[in-house]
Amino acid sequence: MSEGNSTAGGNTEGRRLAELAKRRGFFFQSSGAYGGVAGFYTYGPQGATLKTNLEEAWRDRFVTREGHMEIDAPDVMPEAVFEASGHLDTFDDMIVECPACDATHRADHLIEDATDIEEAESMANEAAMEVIADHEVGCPSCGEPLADEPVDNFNLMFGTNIGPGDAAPGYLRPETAQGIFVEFPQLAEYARNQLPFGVAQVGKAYRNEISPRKSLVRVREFTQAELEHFVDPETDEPPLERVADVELPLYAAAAQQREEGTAVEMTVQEAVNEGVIESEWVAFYLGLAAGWYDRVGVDMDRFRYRQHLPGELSHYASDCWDAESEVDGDWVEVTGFAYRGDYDLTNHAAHSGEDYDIFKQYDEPVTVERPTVDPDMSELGPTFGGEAEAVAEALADLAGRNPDAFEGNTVTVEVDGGERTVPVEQTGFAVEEVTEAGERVTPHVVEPSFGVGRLVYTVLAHAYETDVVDGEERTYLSLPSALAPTTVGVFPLMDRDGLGDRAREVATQLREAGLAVTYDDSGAIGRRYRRQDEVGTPFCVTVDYDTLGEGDSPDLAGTVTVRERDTTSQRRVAVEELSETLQSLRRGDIGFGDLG
RNA sequence: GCGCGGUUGGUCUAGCUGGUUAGGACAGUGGCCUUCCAAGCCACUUGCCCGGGUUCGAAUCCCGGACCGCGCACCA
Repeated sequence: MSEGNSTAGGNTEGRRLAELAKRRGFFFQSSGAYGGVAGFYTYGPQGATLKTNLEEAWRDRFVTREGHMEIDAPDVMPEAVFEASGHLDTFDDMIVECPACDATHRADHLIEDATDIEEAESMANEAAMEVIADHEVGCPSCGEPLADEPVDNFNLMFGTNIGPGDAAPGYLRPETAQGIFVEFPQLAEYARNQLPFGVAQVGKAYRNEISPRKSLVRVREFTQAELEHFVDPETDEPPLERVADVELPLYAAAAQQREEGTAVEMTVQEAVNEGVIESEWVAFYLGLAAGWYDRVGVDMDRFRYRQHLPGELSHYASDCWDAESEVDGDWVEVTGFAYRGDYDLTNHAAHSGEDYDIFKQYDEPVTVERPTVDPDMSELGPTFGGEAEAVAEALADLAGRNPDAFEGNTVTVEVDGGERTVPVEQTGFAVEEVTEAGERVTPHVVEPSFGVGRLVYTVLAHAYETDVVDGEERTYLSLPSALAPTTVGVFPLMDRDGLGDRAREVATQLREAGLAVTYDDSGAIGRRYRRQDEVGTPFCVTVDYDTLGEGDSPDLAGTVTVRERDTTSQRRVAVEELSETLQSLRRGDIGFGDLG
């Protein structure tokens, strides 16, 4: 395992996959002519189509069939967006370098370990340096004192400038989600202000990872397919009955802390009933997604849902589960399911000053008694001077929380840590009857966030099969028909006697019908089958002498051989029914065994 | 980012105690042959990661860089 090699993936599975991926055009490191760039991959002809097909399958399941909307926001967004989202702070690591051994460490982590300070990340760099010096913090690797070593910032976001000069800093988005949150006011309008509604986006995200690793698993530019499902936290409930009986392999936080290595199978309903999954919305999506993973070719025996440990949770999430697939003995996070609450919308509202909530109209207007204040500022002004405004606000706040406080002759509020007492008659306190047509609700958001590249990697790894056909070892990709880059290979048995011309006609006919077709007349027929096996083409069609009516079986005129990838078994199908039959096979409407 | 190991046609690899026309396998192209699973024959295309240095001479030794793998760190 420690032996080096020139291709990605250290273990057997990863190596063989990387080798096949490069040789057959699924994916390879980009800019290879210039030495390559770490963390950037190009999807070749097969891989780009596979990825597109996977995205299309995602769209079909999580957008179209759920009735959600899809948008396409820019990759570059201004700094203010990431100030609001928290990425400017939390994506920004405080690092300090050891003068002796050159190892880099998180300064905030060192401080938290050495002192009682809990949120060291929010410290200024200079303050962090002082703490390190005062507490004589040493390098965890070699023990060298780190006093006087500069504390620097490393931001995982790629920065750029919008327009000339550096007056308008922008960043490549580190997640596609913000493009949805930022545009929420517009999107709510398109949803006619009716909760719940979902907004999806498939697009690129960028993270300047310190150390990209493991092929497509950790890269600096990657595709996310994200759904932000906005719900009313008070009234909206997921349609749990649709997925109640779906079995989920759940690896809960408690089991991880007990160091039990395996997930436990239980249904969505059981997981909710037993409180294993806290959020019913998250539970719904775990159930919905489980069937989808299976359909796109994830080996469900090498799959689990793992709950985040308490210390692992993101700054915004209350409960989070990852879908993980096993490749080469490692678990790869392919999707994060998070209940983000109203964190994002609230922050964008606060930073932008725009409305990020929804007015929910009642069926019937309701009349409520509402305590109000109307302070007499001509009295409060002279009494409290510059604090008068703050006192007035505190009174309004108190009236809403505790109207009983206004029952005496005076009322006391706290301003700037000091108590201020005001005669009630100066507060203008009253209880008014107000008719309300509805209320404002800040939606909560449920977020399934899929890593498309990691799914492509998983699906390829799980589809990789070998067997023996006629004494020869064979490699094939057992990709689902709907995902395979090519649906059908068309061959003449040999390229002579008009077989090639007839085969080319068949290929054209299938292409016209909308199928992805590869035509191949090079080398022996077996070789051509193997070529298609290696890129996962589910079906091959061969034109032979019988097709032309020149073979031993005149009744087979006008028919071709259709051969199935995984079993290598063959059936005869009439040319005029061929495109229809292959379409049905691709959709899964019929199985290969259903053919005559 | 640190440490260790590595990088040879499209792919996998031999060579790496300095002097080879850099070898093989697979793949690919053209041709012959071939009536359904990588057959055979002929011919051909394609390579020492990049930049310095040492040397009469470097794929081979030294230095720097890029990239890959593993470990550590990192992974809101």
